[in-house]
Amino acid sequence: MEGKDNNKILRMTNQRKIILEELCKVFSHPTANDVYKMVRKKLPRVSLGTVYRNLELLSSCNTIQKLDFGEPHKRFDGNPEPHYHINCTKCGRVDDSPLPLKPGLEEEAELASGYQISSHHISFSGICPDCQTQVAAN
Amino acid sequence: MEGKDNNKILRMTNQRKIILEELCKVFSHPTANDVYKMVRKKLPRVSLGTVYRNLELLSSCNTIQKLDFGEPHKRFDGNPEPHYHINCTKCGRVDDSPLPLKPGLEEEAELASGYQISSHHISFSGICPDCQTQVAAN
DNA sequence: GTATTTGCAAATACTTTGCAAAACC
DNA sequence: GGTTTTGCAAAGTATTTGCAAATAC
Repeated sequence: MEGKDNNKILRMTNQRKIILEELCKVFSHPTANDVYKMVRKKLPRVSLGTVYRNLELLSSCNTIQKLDFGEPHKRFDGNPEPHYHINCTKCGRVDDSPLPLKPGLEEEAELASGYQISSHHISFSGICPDCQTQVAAN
Repeated sequence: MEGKDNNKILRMTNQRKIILEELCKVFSHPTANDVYKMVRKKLPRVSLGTVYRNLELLSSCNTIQKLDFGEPHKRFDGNPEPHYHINCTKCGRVDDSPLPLKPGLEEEAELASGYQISSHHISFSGICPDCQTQVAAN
């Protein structure tokens, strides 16, 4: 369930480097296919399979994060630090939530549940500032 | 993004009733395929497509909840009330979190982000009590 | 030199959909 | 009776995988 194959030596190939660079440049939490399109501008012959394999590998060694918002596709975040997210139900956009982490929640949940908690995540849904002004304009 | 086709009249078919009954009986947050297996014991000729269609329909009118834990398949919860979840990284089991709701978080996030927040969810990951004793036994 | 990584294409896993027949109100 | 729903099978979408050639260290 956590990182696997951590014993395998990771080589820094050009593909892997550019996938990581491109992902870290943006704050839009792109899907694998979005990353593929970004990387193809630098490496036209890269394959979608390579992008998937590298995003998976990089997230399993905690260099990036794999996110899930109930959409059919996963999203990726170049920032490996835990933080919360917020997504717009109108346009689908995903932003970082400016809320600070609530580490106390884990202790509270651990006591109440008997689980040994290792992580938690909070996601908010709502309407983003841009979509709010659009609705007002209609 | 929210319930759709709310104008359509919903008929209470035998299939729909049994799907809902079976889902409400359990607290295991089953996948569509799990529900299919449960329902087939009562209705051997039911189809997987019907199960998917009804789970989708019932969740879009907030009779049940559709959940997502980053696994390749969605899970369903017969309890439509908002509550948090906790999942075991060893055995994959999903439980309700006994933590009370934190409605203050939404206001905090709304002020900080400029989003008009409509909902939030917290999920915890860790090792469940059963798996903890198993690890100790090894 | 040798193990990892790549590109390609085929396979997989889960879910959705088209359609004619059946069921509901 | 007219619309919704079903079972079936086929299609769709996102992702993963097998393999021989290429690459990194």
